[in-house]
Amino acid sequence: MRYVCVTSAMPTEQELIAQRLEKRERLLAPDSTGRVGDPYPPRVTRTHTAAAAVAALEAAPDAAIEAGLPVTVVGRVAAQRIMGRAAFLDLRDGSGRIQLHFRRDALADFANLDLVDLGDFLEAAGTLFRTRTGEPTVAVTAWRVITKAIRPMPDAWHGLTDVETRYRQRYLDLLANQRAREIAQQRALVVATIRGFFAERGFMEVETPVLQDQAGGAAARPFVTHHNALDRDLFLRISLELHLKRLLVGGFEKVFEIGRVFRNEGLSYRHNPEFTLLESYEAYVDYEHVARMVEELLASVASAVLGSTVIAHGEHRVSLAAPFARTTYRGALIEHAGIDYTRYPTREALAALAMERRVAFAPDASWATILDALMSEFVEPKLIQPTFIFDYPTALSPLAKKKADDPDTVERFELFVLGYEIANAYSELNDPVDQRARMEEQAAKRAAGDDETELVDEDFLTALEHGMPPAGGLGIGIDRVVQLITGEHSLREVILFPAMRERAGDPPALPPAPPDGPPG
RNA sequence: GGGCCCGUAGCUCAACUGGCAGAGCAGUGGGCUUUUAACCCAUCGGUUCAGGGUUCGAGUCCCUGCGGGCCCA
Repeated sequence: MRYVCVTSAMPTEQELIAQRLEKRERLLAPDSTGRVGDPYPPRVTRTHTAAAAVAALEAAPDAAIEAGLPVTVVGRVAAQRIMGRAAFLDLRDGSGRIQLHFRRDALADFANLDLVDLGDFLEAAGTLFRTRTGEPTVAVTAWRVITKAIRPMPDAWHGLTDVETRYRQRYLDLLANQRAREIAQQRALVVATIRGFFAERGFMEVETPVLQDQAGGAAARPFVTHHNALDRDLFLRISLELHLKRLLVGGFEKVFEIGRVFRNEGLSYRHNPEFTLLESYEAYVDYEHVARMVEELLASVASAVLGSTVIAHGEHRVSLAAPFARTTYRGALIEHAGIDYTRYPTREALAALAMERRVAFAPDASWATILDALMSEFVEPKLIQPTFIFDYPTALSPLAKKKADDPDTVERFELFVLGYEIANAYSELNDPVDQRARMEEQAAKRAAGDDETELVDEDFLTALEHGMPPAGGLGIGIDRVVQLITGEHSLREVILFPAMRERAGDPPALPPAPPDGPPG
């Protein structure tokens, strides 16, 4: 006997597993008629989903039901109500639920129901009828186990509420909680709608490298990895920007990418080290054009997913109907904090102001970083309804084009909703001389200790030197949009498998396999 | 990075001011042929997150660590 033979009841988790393993063995053994059941068959039969079976019963005239409507359904056992000579099981599949009715006088293998546990998958053939209480039911004439589960399921009634288990074992969350399934489906719909939106406007979807010689396009620390054959360190991308712009140089006029980027920062309900970024670039338009597109995009996503452009978020009702409110970076700081940053042009002056206003910043923070801290403190939390902030300081935006009449300001906007940054867009900088100067300025800051700056990317500069058309570019954090659309407070709720700290896993259910494995 | 809170059976939760670790579901055995959170009887199940300390006695109090949540930065 390979497993502990369990004759007495000993339901610790290990013992519940041992009981189920024993049932698996018994299913594998020849039955009284000499047949051998395989609890993991390679092929199954299904004529109806649960929902289709219910629909078929509802659509059928009484005479047809009387004559017998044959169906074969498959799914997972969600509930068992076993009486002496009859049993009701609820079977759940991707479409819904259907009830199965087993009768001892109709089934030679009725006793094998003893080998079925909650969570097992069954195939059941029979005819449709309604019970006294009107429940659509399959009167089972033949059935078998098609997957034996050897670990117990979460409580069918109370479900699974432990947040940590919900994140670490999301499959259990999805099984137990309707809301978890809804969020995943809404996320899929958000992404599909965005793809459709860009496709409809003639954008081409592309894929650019995740592994890069140097990670640029954003202010963030990258992950480092190693290429063995080249014996060289590579970086995981932190944005999509610099490669998508190369495609504009190459002649494509409208491109976008939806891809995972990686930023080496902490874990929290607002940050996941990998997240999904959308970036789009369109030649021959400016950031004003992009702003109008963003309005249309968010409104169409909300309409597609929710059927409305109004979203309930706690006490707030957010309207994503265009047009969104507009202000400027300088104007917003003046309005919400009474600070005109142009009057604090040096790091020392701005640092003094920040200290006076009790805004924290790192000792080695640059002028731009301190300004950003003031913005985060005084302005961003107030931007509940969608609000565009236009015209950022050049020092904060090394990849954006300067305003013609003001070299200290760039043609850039960010969109804020519920205090969160949702979108970031520029009239893209395409002057290779200016771009080189701005990257060198960033590199100098890095040399001074700031490790969240752009690098001088010679390969990218070479591309720009060949000529990139004037263009409007956009970045949108997809996870944030999903959060906004679903009304979820935590990023971890909208990411199926959020990053978690290491923790000891479940002990294995089985001992290690013996050395005589299956033939290769 | 800082503050607060949480960690008890497979799941959901109790356990007063420090005094024998409990219940429901799931499991096991029995009864029950239209139930549906099926029901009835019986029964099994614990490294109370880990380690240390205080105490006659710790799930409970103290310290450290691990993991998670919330708030702040």
